[in-house]
Amino acid sequence: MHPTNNLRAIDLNLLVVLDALLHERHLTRAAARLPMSQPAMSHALARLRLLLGDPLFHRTRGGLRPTPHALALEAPLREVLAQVRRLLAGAVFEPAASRRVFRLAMSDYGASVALPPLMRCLRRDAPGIDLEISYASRSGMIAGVADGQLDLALAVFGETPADIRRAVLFHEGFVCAADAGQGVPVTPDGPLARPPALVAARPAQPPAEVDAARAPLAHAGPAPPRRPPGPAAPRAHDAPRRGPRRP
DNA sequence: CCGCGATCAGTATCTCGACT
DNA sequence: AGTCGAGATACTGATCGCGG
Repeated sequence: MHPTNNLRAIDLNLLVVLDALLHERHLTRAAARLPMSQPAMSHALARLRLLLGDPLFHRTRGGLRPTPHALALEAPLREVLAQVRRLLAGAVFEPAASRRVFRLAMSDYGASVALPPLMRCLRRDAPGIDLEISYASRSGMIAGVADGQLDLALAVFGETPADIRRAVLFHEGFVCAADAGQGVPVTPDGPLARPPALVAARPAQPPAEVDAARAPLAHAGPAPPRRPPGPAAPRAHDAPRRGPRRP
């Protein structure tokens, strides 16, 4: 019987190794990702080659180049590992008894809004659960959630991959403040609606949400009040509505 | 020449059968 | 059921050697 027909004879950790190699395209970085030593990763790759009967990767200057066979395995392997994670996470989860550590990524603003009510809930219903909060770019958050490094990311997201579950926590409002003595009309089509006013802190980056939302106003004058998409959006527990986002 | 994967040698851990 | 020992397996640090 070929080893792939006998799961008992297979070290299923090799699938995690293969996933890391496909993700990093670099043996040393894949080893650091798991974490394990570079020789151990090299041996694991050798066992994978033997098991699958394919070289899987070719050595190049910058790391490892996957073979067509390895590339063909990438998507189904990722789905299988995601199913295993869901299986293990959902099978016996009891908040009151759980001692899990959940890894969350969010901005400091997101933390200030979401964490206080979340911590109250955890203290009341899941006192054994710990949170690891980190900050990452939005692309880093999406990548972290996709590969299992993060359990949850909280941010303002545009498009996300189809295999990532998402939910709207709350909608945010903005307040425009101006010196009343200046006589500047604070309206959507007032001076603040037109360039050169720019909210983005880093103009080289994609436009900030405020700039993106103002863009139609700057060209077409006042717009009707924004409506949230779809059904009534859930709000984060007892999170208060906030003023303007700080830069 | 340099970066990085492969290999070597020694060691630790695991598995399994034999024995009490 | 528990213990022991041999063999298999996987780990590590050090080093080799290939590819660009």
